[in-house]
Amino acid sequence: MDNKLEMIDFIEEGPKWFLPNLSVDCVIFGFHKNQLKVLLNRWKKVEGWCLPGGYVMRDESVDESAKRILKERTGLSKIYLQQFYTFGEPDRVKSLAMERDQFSQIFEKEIKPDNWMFDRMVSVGYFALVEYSKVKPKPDTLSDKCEWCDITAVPQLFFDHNQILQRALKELRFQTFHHPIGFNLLPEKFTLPELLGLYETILGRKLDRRNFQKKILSFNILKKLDERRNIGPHRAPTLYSFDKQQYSKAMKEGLSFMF
Amino acid sequence: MDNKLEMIDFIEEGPKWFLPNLSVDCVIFGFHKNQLKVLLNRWKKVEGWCLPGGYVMRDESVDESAKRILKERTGLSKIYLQQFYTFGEPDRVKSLAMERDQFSQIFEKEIKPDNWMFDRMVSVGYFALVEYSKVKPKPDTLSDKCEWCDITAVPQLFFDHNQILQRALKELRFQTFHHPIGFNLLPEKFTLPELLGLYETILGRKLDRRNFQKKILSFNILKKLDERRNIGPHRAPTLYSFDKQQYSKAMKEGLSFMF
DNA sequence: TTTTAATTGTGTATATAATACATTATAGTT
DNA sequence: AACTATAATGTATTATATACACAATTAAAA
Repeated sequence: MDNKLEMIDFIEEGPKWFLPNLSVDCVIFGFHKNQLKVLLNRWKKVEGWCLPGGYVMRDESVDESAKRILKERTGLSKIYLQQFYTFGEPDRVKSLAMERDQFSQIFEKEIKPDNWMFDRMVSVGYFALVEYSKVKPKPDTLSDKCEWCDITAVPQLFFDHNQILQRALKELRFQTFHHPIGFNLLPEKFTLPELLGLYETILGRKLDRRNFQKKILSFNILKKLDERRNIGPHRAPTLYSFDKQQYSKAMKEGLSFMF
Repeated sequence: MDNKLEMIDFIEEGPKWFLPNLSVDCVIFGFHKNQLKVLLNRWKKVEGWCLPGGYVMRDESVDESAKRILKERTGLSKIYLQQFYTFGEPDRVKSLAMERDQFSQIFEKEIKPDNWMFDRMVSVGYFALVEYSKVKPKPDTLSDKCEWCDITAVPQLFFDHNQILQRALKELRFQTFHHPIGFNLLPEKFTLPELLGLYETILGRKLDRRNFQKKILSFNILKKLDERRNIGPHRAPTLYSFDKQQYSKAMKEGLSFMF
């Protein structure tokens, strides 16, 4: 879909390559300056925001579609990715039909009302946890922007994407209780106060700094480094990284995480 | 699909009414004689077992499809039903293609290899918890049997249905830790030893009878009745039922259940 | 009628984990 | 060297989980 010709093929013959009526939407979380972020796409012309998504190719698994979409938007592979829910209300893309004219604008070609793109879509939702600094957001061919958006300042999105986001957020919070997945949002080296901030942001409440430290260290999934981070006129916090071995062990066992 | 004519229409024109490439599979759990059960369908002629499933009608939500399938197999509505995973491997119904001849047998009509039924299927998995005694299993038009099967004696199933079942079981166990969903498997009146047996079966390990009782009662979701169950030459256990109000409150809050 | 065996119902003592809060250590500034 | 802000560690208290003991109850057997 890199040139216009391929785009026209896509419009006319999409279901030849993709499964019709099925899509994948990705909620890509990042963490920066103590704020939780989501990656959003902005469509050309109509200038509306939505979650990165796409179709499932006929020879790839739904998981692989999500990975592909994620790679296209972020440039990253091998990241924490998890299916969380499938959205199957028949009217969930009602607004898509309403935007039909605008679609024709975006594609610079008239798209007939009975085109497969305006048919009903069931969408499989995935959420991903990525290291903010490693991501170079890339818009897709239909979008002019792909940007991080603070979770507290998400605008109205197309279709049911606000609901999908809310559900992903709920899932993220829930899983944070049981698995140490939050680490995927941090860089390789981080301080305990930073980790605390992450957990407080995800869970939406304050935690006791001292008890947090005690507990997180008791899981033995952190390696204390011989480095510190200078953060101003006071004691410099120690840097930590995972013990990947212990970490994956903890993931499997799902230690009695957490608060 | 009650007569042959409609079945032929179904074969030739299925996607007119259903979404192609998408199906729903239901793992219906029951509990009887201290054993966890699943409801299985047996196909005519080929005599192989599989999970009850079906297609998604164009005007119904995926949730509604699951409800409809459940109602058709069990006669029940208003039961505990939950989507748990979507299975999207491209080869997950490979064996279906292999059974093509047998399919033609079942339908008593030749089905061409390029028929939509042999195309790739992405399936949304649901699990349901039902009261065993209330269910009158009904086979569908393709099946000659619909029966309860002990979870420890499940035969090899068609497609990836064994995997789907395993995943549902895992999900049931996990959720049992956090929500009192297990009650949906019991009749309206039950004894604490029966409830204990249910939890032990689901979790796959022994629990301390006395501590279990203390904890379960501490949640205040049970009503002690003025009745007992006679079960032999020893003390008769008291019957309990839910406090539905407290129960639904507990479900929302997801009290720090459990073991 | 008494005994017996099996199972329910309740209690308590101990171990483990969660929480609250106090104190000391340290980097940089004044 | 004193000051300030935050990191790091420790302890006392409370709550929860676990282990285990014993009395109560039922119906069948003696």
